[in-house]
Amino acid sequence: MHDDGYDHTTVERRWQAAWDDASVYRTPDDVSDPTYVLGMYPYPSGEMHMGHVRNYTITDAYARFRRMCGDDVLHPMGWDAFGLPAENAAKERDTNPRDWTVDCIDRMRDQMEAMGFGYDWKREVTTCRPRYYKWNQWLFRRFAEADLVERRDAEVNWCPSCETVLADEQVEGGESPEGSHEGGAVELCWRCDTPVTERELEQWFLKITEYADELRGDIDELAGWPDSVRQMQRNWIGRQEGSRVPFEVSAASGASDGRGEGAESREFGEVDAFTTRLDTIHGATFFALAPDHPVSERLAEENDAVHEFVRHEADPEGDEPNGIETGLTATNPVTGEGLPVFVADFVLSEVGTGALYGVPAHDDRDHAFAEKMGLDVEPVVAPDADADAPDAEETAYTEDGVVVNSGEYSGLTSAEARERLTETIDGADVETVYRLRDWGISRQRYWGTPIPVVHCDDCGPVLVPEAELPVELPEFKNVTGNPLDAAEEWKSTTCPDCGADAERETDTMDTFVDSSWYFLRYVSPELADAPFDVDRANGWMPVDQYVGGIEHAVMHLLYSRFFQKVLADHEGLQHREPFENLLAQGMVQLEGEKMSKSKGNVVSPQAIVEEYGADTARLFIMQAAQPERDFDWSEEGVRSAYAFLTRLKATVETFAAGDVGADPRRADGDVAAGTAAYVDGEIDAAVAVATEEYDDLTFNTALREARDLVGTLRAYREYTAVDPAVFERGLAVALKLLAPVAPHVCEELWETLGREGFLVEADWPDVTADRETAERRRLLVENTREDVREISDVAGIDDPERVDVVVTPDWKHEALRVALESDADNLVGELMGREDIQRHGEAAADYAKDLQAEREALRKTLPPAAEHETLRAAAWLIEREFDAEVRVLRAEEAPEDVATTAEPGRPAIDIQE
RNA sequence: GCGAGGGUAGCCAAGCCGGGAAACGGCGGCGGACUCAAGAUCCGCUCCUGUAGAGGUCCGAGGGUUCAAAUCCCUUCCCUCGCACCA
Repeated sequence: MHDDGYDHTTVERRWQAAWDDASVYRTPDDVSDPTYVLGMYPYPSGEMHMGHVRNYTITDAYARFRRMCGDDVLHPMGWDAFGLPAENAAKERDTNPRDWTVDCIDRMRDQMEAMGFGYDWKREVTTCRPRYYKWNQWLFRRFAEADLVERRDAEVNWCPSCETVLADEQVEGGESPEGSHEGGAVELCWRCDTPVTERELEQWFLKITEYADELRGDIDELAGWPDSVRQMQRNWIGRQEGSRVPFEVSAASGASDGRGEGAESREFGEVDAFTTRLDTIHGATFFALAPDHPVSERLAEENDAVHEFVRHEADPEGDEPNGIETGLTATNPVTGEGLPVFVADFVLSEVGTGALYGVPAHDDRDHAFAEKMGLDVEPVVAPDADADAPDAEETAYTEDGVVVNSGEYSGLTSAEARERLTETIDGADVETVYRLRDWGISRQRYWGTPIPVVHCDDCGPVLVPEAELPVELPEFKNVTGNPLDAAEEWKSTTCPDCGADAERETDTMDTFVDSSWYFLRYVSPELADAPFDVDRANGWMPVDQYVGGIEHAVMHLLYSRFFQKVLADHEGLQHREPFENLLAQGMVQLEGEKMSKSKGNVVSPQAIVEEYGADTARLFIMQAAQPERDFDWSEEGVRSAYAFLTRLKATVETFAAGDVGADPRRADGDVAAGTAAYVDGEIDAAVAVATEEYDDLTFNTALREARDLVGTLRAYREYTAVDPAVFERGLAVALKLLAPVAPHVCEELWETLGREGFLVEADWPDVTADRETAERRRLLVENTREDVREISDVAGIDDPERVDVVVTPDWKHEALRVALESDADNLVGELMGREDIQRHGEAAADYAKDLQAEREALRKTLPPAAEHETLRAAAWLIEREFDAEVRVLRAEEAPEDVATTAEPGRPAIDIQE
């Protein structure tokens, strides 16, 4: 416990146990459509860090808020429990990944419970348990049945010394020597520093590209997602609309430069190029192939120079466009012209078709290449119909325009030309290409879901039958390479099809497979015959509010969307998007820097909880900034939050002990009643504002409101003997507004107040106030107080005897109302035409002129009665501050010369020394 | 280069969508109350000028729209993030 604080540890333990006993976070299976609030489940490292605390405080606070609002809430938690770190830890510690992971999970669950996160632990999901990963395997089968699984060669990082595949994260070094254009980066195995090589292995893929179009298109519908994430997904999917155009490639017409080795077949047939600028095809002056294009590879086999280039010179990472002429010719399908064919490293096999035609006049990169190779530049697009073809010798003209020097197409706009050319060219067609690749899920690791496949010499790869799932992991063996490969007994099996001896697939699945559907498993975590209960999922999904780090903006969120769509198509899910609203929470930093172990600037949540308690940690984190913004951890801020909770506790306890703060001097009924009215209004205002802010997840502003309310209550009590009913209501409301964020201490104080039942299950206070009116009242009070201060300051009144606040006469309010509604040119005339105004003579004329002058800036104010009432109720604030008698007078009760300066929203003030 | 999000008083941070108050709140600093004192708590002040609520300047910079701009539009600079030899 902290000095000067409260015994947070006792309070927090006590209520955690009480809530647990009462199962307050349990979501029964029979609710129809709970509000589904979800934080991205963590990798169980064993230690919760501040990022977790922030993430899960956000979901917890929102879940608690919705629950108090009367919603059924689903707020589960689970563990992304497979993955490399466990395997490495097990190797280092000579244990096994399972025991290590289970231990970490237990530690982290304890830490979460200590934070007071309210989860339905009966729905806990742990991906490394067979009862979970069985469904990964089952889904793999279903994907295969839907023709969404493919096995093909893929390049992987390979360490020849460890004889294993390395994940990208396990490849280190990577610093390419400056100035080097060959060889690329030096990549080393993280374990043994052996240079990593690339190797082609047969890998399993999920065909996410089948859904590229829908994944891309539906981003527009994700209105509840941040733009940044949507944009990142768009970039990742990377749609390009263009045309595919076939070029005849051959070693025709003596174009060979003699480098060719032999005279074998020189026909390469049609090679498709992809372009988004078909309008520039008349300006094509070369044709280029990616180094790993099939044609390039064929050439490399027979041509030493090409071989040399492909194997050693090509540097796709470098800035320089490098290439080598092949001696081949590609025939421009429009002009019949022969173009020299290059193999060039700036052509990427994964973009388009891995082949392109170059138009130096209209593409910067082609221009650079042409310059280097001494190729022609032929401009064929002019900026507009009247312009000449641009001079593209120096720089390419890359805008659309009007096509020139293009035969029958000349004169068309770029867009028209593209359309016409696509129609006309034989074999050409519109095509949309995506950057998105199929998802390779094979991992040569132990600690993952075994891919449910058996390799049979006769039948090839065969899916393990559904009845034999799960394929469980064998005991862990601490070996070099993949432990599954070493598990001979496990590996050897029989073919499900023909019964012959066969071997199990030893690859496991990418852990992103696990996380692509875990949110569905929470719906029916125990279900034994399906991954999820479809009917219930249709009621409960989509996740209403998903919260997690921006680092998952692409992979996890994209894979999850993909799974959801596949399951919608094949398993009867109704919703095609899993996450309705997404919040990408910001980072908790220290002095502007990301907390990290290597920097040694990590603030441990456990230490904070110990010193200040979970409530303080949660309150500080939530009030520091909007949830999506980064913010700095601040010891000062933590102390301030702690001091606030301590004050709150003292305030409630004093009141509950029967001390209502009697001050005989001010206990007279009138002041007390007015003050109570003020406090009453502030309570309702706080509810109105905070509710709206909680709804918007802007906890920081909601909490400000709650803190202000507590401040008001304390000032009230300090000033006078409080109206117990009003004061208690204020405390109860403050506790409710704070309960989602600081649940333990609020629950404790709820009990101190003698309330029945749990605060966690209490009803959220009704919104009775109109926020706009409440804010207008606050403005009036604040402005009036400021005016009093300013007058006494400027006039040098140190110790005022009496302050008169004179409320504006009704007729001025009426005049303002008329002015706001009037569209007459002569406002003065209109106002003075009204008898009830005009009879106030000169004062009326003056005010009318003022209104006319400021006409455009006039704003609605509180009605006269409300103004008077508000000021009377707030009079105590002035009295308290200036220690002077305060009278709130109606205009007719005050001297004429004072009252006349009053205006709606701005009472006259007279200070007597 | 393309895209997204930011730049608000000493610091952090509201306000910007739906234009109208030198611009909420917190921290730090200053003054005061309470106290023997410190801490805690409470009341103010914290852009400049001003002996009755005023005037001036101000929200990265520069333009514009408007009776009126931190807020809308354009240009520009800086920061953060994502994508990028993408055909």
